[in-house]
Amino acid sequence: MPAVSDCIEMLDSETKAVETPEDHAEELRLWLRLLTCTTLIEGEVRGRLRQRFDVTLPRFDLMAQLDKAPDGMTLSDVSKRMMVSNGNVTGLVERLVESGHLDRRTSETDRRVQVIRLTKLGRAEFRRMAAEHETWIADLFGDLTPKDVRELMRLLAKTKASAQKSAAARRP
Amino acid sequence: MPAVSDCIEMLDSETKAVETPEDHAEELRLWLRLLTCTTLIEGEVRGRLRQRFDVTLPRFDLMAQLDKAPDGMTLSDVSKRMMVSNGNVTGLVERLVESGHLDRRTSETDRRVQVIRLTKLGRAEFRRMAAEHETWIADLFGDLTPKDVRELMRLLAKTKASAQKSAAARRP
DNA sequence: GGGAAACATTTTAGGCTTAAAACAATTTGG
DNA sequence: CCAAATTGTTTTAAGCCTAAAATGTTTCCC
Repeated sequence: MPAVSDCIEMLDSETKAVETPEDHAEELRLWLRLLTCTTLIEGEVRGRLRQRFDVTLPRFDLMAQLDKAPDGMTLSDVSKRMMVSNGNVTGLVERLVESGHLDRRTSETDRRVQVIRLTKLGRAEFRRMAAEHETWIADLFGDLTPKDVRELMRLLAKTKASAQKSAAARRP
Repeated sequence: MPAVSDCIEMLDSETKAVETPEDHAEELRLWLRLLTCTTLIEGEVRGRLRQRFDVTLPRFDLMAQLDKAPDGMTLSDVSKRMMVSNGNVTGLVERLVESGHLDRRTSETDRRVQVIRLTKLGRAEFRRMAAEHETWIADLFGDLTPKDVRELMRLLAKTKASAQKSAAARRP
């Protein structure tokens, strides 16, 4: 685990002992701020979805994935895209099939695989919600200039790449 | 709710009808990217905390709040700081008192209020975890330059303010 | 062909989370 | 003073979420 050793200043050949551990307070603050922003916005969106459409955020997110895939997706695909566990998806899908928003069938070519799609009802309801959802997001980010948005996109892309690299280094 | 009407171009007095709805795809993409970054890092931290210290992320977060408050905090304070529901904190505290990490007592001046503190054990364990946690964060954000970090801090501060304003406008 | 490995999903056990209702204590404004 | 509003916490019901084990299916490869 290289992170721990990186945390100590290099030895200065013969003369000097170990330096004080490096200060990572800035990164820590950045992480907390990132988390705050996400939690804030997520909570707001969750509340509006519930009040306005009586739907939960995870259900909305799952339908959003399926809306982009007219031919359906496998549960694994959904799980990877949503970055949640497999078992989580199983439960979500169960409830959405129950409520008539999703259609689920076993793949004809591979009987391990379950393919899910939005039903007509599911798609219609999702589109209705998504249109309003988009205005909420626009409003929540409303004080950012187009330049701010571009710059944030760039820096978050870099952040994502950095985190993925660091995460991958731990699981080879 | 001003967001919905803002989504439509203003009427051009007599001559023109309603324009096409504004395109907020950029903000939507930004939101998804923000969410991806947070989920990615959060999942990584959660897994490392569990593997390395057999502790859950919410427990770590709660202890982190208390570590900054030597005189303890009320449950409400914790709830606000962590941006989670009151009932959630009740349960978390229950388990952490049970495991000996937290001390909880009723305020002497206001019998509604519960004040919680880290125990000696709780503080010691938290400090040990926090030191390592900081290196994980530094590693996850490792590819960002100091300038990137500053710039992200600035833009996320702006984002937070924007979202808070938008959220406040909905609940007066 | 057939056993081992890989894969997709479900199940299990436990914990987290929320919104809303209920309860208890304090503060406020007539 | 005292009823009403407010505040702090807990309870409730339902759903979300994870990690790990279990199950069923397919692929690999000898």
